[in-house]
Amino acid sequence: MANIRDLAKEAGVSVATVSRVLNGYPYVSEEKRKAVWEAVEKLNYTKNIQAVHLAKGRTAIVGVMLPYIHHPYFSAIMEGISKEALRYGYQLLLFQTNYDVERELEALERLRMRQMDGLIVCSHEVDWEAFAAYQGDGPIVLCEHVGEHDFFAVYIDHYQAFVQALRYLVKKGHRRIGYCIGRMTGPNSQARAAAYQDVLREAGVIPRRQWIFEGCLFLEDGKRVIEQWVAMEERPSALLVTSDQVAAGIVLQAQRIGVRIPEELSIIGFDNDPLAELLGITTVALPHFQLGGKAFRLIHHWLETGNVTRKQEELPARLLVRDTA
Amino acid sequence: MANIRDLAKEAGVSVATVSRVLNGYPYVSEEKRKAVWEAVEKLNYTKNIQAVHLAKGRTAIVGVMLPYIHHPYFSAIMEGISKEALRYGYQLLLFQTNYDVERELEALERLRMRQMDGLIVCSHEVDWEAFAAYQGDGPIVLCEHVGEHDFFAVYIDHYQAFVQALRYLVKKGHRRIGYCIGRMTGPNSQARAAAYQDVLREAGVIPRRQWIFEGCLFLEDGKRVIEQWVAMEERPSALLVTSDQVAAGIVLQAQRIGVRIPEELSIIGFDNDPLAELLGITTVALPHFQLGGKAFRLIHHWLETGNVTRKQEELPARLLVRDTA
DNA sequence: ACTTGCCTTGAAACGCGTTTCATACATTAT
DNA sequence: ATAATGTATGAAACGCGTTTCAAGGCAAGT
Repeated sequence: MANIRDLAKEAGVSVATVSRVLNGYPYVSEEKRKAVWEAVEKLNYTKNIQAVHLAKGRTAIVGVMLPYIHHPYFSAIMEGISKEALRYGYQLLLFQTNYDVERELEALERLRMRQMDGLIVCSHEVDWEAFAAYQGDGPIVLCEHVGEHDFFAVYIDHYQAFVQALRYLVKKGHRRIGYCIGRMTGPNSQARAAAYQDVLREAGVIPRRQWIFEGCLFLEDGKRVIEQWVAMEERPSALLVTSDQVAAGIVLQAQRIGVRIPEELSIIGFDNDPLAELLGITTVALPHFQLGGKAFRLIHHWLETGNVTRKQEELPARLLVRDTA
Repeated sequence: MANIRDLAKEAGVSVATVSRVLNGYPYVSEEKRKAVWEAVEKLNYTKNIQAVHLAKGRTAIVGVMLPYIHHPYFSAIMEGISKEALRYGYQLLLFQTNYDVERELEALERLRMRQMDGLIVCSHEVDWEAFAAYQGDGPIVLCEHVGEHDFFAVYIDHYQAFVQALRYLVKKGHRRIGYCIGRMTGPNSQARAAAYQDVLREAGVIPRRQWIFEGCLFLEDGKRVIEQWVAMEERPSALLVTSDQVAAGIVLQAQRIGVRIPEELSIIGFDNDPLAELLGITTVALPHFQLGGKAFRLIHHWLETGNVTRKQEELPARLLVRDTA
C-alpha cells in the first residue's frame, strides 16, 4: 500500500504539499496539485484513516450504548442517531450491552481509549458514579432522565408521561391499576415507579406490588402478562404498559383467549408504535426518533464547538386515546 | 494524557519493556513489571487505541452495512452479529445506507481506508462490480444469496423458500397468487421473482405484474396492500408476503375492514416474527439471528486465520403452517 | 529603493504503541 | 572450561498523516 511519502516522491514534492492537496488546502500551485493527483491515481493511493485518527486526535466516531438493538424502542432511537450522524459525516460504533455492567464499562473504557469522540447512552444499568468517572474522557450524552445528576441528556419526562396516563385512568374510574415494565432499575423506570406511587396515593388507592409486571420488553412478554392476569385472584382493571410491543402482545392474546378489552381490562401502551395504531391501542406517543436525532446533535455540537448551551433537553409525550382505554 | 514514554520514564525502564508489561509478554522481571504497573496507576494511563490500530495495522472492528436498522429483519441479523462480535472482542461499526448507493460505496471506501478489518453486508443496492473492486481491501461477507458471483456469503436460499411456499399454495388450489416484496432489485428479490415465475409457469398460470406489491417493508405497508387489494378488479386469492411485519399489517387491517383470511385471501408471511406466531400467521421461518452469527464467525475466522474453508453457507427455511394459509 | 504582506514549499516534529534487533548476563549442556 | 540456550532489556525503526515553523519568491504600498 502506497503511503503519503511514496506519493511525495512520485509527484516530486514534499509530504506537506501532498497533505495540503489531499485535504484541499490553499497555497499550492496548480502544477503541483495536478502532479499529486496524478500520483494518487498512479499509485492507487488511499488514506490510512487510522493514521489520520492518530494524527488528528479525533475519529469522527460516536459510540452508542444500548442493551439490545433488536427492539423497536432502541432501534428507533438508533435510527434517529444514525440519520444525523450521516448528515454530519460521523460513524457509529455500536455497544450492545444486554444491561451487563461489564459491557457498559467496556464502552466507557473505549471512550477513554479514544476509540470514539463521544458516547450516546440509550439506557444503562451501571451506576452514576461510573459515568462521572469517565466524564473527563469525552462527551457523554444520555437518552434517559438524569434527575439531579449532572449529566448531559435528552429525554422524555417519564414521570409526567406516567402521571398523565395514570390520571386518565383514574378519571375513567379505575382504582385497580397496575403496570408492566422492562426492569425495575434505571432512571426511566424509577421515575415511573415514583409516578405510580404518587398518583395512586393521590387517588387514595394502595399500590400493589403484584400488579407490577417486570421483564416486559417484547411482544411475547405481553402474552405472558395476560396469562398471568387471568390467573390472578385480584385483577387490576387497567394496565399501563411501557412498550407498545408488549401492549400489542396483551391485546392480541386477550383477543385469542376471550378477555374483552377494554371492558375487562384497559390497556395504555407507550411509544406509539405503528402496531399500536393498527390495533387501536391507546398509547402515550414518545418521540424516539427525534430523541436519537437530538442526542446526536447535542453531542455533535459539543464536539465541534467545545461548549453546549443546554445541558438537558426534554421532549414531550402525549396521550393518544384510542380503543383500549 | 500520559503516554507510554512518560510511563517508561516514570518506571525507569524502556518503552519496549512498558509495552511488554502492558501486553503481558514474558521476559520481564517481576520488579520492573511492578514498577510499570505502579507508573500506570500513578499517571492514570490508558492506551490510545488509535495508536494501537496504526501500529498493528488492524482494528478489531467489523463494519455492518444495512439499509435500515429499524426493521426487525435487519435488527435480528444485527443482534446475531453483535452477539458473536462481543464474544470475540470485536467492535461493530454501523453503516446505515437506506439503499443509497453513495452510502454503500462510502462503507466500502472505509474498508479500503482500513477503518475496519472486514465488512458484513446485510443487503445492498450497489452492483457486484463495486464489491469486486474492493475485494482486495479486506474480507467482505454477504448475508444474501450471491448466486454465480464469487463472494463469501451466508444466506438463506430464498429461491427454494419461495418455491416451497408457492407450491404449498398451488397444492391448496390457489391459482391467483401474488406477492409483496420490499424492492425489486437485490439478489434475494431476484431469486424470489425467479421462483415466482417458475412455479407459476409450472402450474400453468400466468403471473401478473399487478399482483406484485412493491415497497413492502413495514407494518403500515401491509395496511396499504390490503386496501389496494380491496380496490382491485381481479384479486389474487393468496399472497406471499416477504416480511411478517407486512403480513401482520395485512391480517390486522383485513380484520378491521372485514376481509376474511384465509377464506377470501390466504397469507403466507416470512421470518417467523413473534408477531406472526401471536397472530397465527402461516409463515416461512428464517433464521436471521443465526445468519448474523454465522456471518460474523465466517469473517472472524477469515481474519484470524487468513483462509476460509467454505466460501458459502446456506441456512434452511421452513414453512410453518398456521391459520392464514 | 525599501518595507509589508501574501503565496509556495519543504524539513522536521508530532501523535503513540509495537516490533525488531542487538546486547548483556545467567544457566545448562557437552 | 567452553559452547549453546534462555532470560532480560533498551535503542531505534516503524506505521502514516498532520501540523508547525522557517524560508524564499514576488507583488503591492510608501
